[in-house]
Amino acid sequence: MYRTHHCNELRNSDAGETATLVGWVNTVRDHHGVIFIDVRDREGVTQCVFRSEESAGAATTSHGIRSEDVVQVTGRVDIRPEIEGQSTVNENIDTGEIEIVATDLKVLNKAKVLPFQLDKDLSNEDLRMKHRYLDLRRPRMTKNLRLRHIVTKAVRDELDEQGYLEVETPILSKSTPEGARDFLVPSYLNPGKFYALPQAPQQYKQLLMVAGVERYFQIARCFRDEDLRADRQPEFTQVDVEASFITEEDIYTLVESLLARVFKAARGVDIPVPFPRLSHQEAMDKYGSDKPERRIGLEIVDFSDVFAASSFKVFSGTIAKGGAVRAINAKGFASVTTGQVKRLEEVAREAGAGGLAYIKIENREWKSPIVKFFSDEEKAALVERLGIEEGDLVLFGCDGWRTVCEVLGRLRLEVADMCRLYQGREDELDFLWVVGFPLLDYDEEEGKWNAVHHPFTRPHADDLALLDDESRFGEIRGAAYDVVLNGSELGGGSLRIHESDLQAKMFRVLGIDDEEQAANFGHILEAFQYGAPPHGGIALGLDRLVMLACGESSIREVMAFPKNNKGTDLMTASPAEADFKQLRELYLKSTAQEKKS
RNA sequence: GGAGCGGUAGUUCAGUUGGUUAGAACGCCGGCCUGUCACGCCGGAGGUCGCGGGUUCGAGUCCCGUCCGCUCCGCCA
Repeated sequence: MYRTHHCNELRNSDAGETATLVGWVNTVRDHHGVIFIDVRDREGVTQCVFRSEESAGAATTSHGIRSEDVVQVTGRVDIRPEIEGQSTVNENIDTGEIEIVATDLKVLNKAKVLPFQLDKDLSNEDLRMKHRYLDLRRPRMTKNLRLRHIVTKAVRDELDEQGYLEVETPILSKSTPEGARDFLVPSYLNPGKFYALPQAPQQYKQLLMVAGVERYFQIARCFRDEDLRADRQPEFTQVDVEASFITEEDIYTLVESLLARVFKAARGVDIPVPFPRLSHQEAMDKYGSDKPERRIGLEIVDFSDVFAASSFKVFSGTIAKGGAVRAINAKGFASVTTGQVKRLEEVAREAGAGGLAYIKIENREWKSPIVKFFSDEEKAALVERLGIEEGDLVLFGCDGWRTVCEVLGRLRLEVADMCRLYQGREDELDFLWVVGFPLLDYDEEEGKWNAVHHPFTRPHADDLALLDDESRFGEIRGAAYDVVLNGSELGGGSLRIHESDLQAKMFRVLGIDDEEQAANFGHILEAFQYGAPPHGGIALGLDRLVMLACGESSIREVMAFPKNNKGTDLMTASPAEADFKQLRELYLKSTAQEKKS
């Protein structure tokens, strides 16, 4: 037996007992004659004291003992003494009232000097990733891994209690013709052919509904060979859920209780349910985003009616062409610097704007090159709708509806950043549903309609007839919904098509002809002919969920072994060139196959 | 594919208008210390200033290129 207790277990009531601890040397404090060694395991830290008179068999000098050595300490549990009237209790650690008076010390394994200190912040990502196994020893990382476990367990418990069955679907699966780039895996047994790693278990889970599983979930690893971001990794985990005979309302309720349970378990907070709902239209109109960050205010206000006949031709001209003029009021931000204005203009241009019109309200004066074109009525409308006061900064968007939304949507986030509007609100949790997404989206470049969500999304029941009229495709709403937390998409789902003929019709709308349908989706179209139940579901990004629960700003901080910006693992140096023998074997097998045929 | 920020001791960072021998803290090594807990005190070692080129009497500092890390845009049905 290695140990009798872990390092966060012993308390006053254990005084007098003999205990053995194992762990890593956290710190050594050698006072010549009395030595303190803090032993750390994943649960915590316990102070072990070596006194010359009692610990002769253990250690009389700290020579040869170094931080991160793996040790086993045996001794008597003592309540910490008073020394010359001074308490020696350490209130910073849970075991601070006791100590082990050591009688035996075994070094189970030595440690070299670490490449970095575990008790200091480390910004060298390269070094962290090369020695991730050491990085993970740091308390912050240990806490994050534990919190991830707690979140995952809460998810499993909740779904289990609600009758959901955890089913595994294949990792070696088939390439999805649309969507993100797939990772390909060659098959030796099938020369010249490739598996693809799944981007999501979408088709499998729908087939499980046809199989009569009724309620399925999976903590599913998904893969996409695309560029990375702070919240995007080539492999990531989704809480994948699908159920038969279920309505949108059922799914909202399920996800709300799931998230409530997760945040109760992870952070001990009660989040208010049900979540508010916003239509996609409303989200775009007010926040310029389909994943609105609402904590910062700065709502977008429409002025298209006000400026329709304005003598400022840039505004009235755009409105005449069917565009929109909208604005946000950055309260108290007239103090914006030239550099910040430049930055805001850049953000606006990146989002598609031709430029950025703004008004500074300073010294009771409206400072802006465009104000001279405004009538008194137009100014009055601005004051009234935006609540303009001394010291404010008004930013305009003027373009087609979609561009205006996107421009102002980006600007409000940038302004919030500049004004530190998040400060003191980091702990607020603003959950909401965005519902009623459009089903289809016209791709100008390719000249065809694309699925906003995916081709299996069910059109809104009232809009089914519009599928026969291409001129109205853009009006069709999907029975789709996203759950959003603090401006970040936590997950999305939809009711699905379960009728073979409707699914085939949808494929045709998306420009997938009969031949391609048969080749890539034949199994699904056939399955739907054998009694497919109505069904729907959702997928939640587990990494993002854990990230937000941990208060981290990158999902890398909540994954044990993440990839870097370039998608490589610096520790194992993967991906790597394939061994020549492996490649040769695949090549020979596939050329042999070709010769036969 | 594009843009921005960064790269100086093992680590975190400082380094002035280009100017003597590139500094601090922590860590490391040696010594002292019987109640510390970020122990303390004394001493010491440790640098291809990411790499290559250029400008200059002289480059950590300026210019060009390149590599690496991070962030964002494109991309991610």
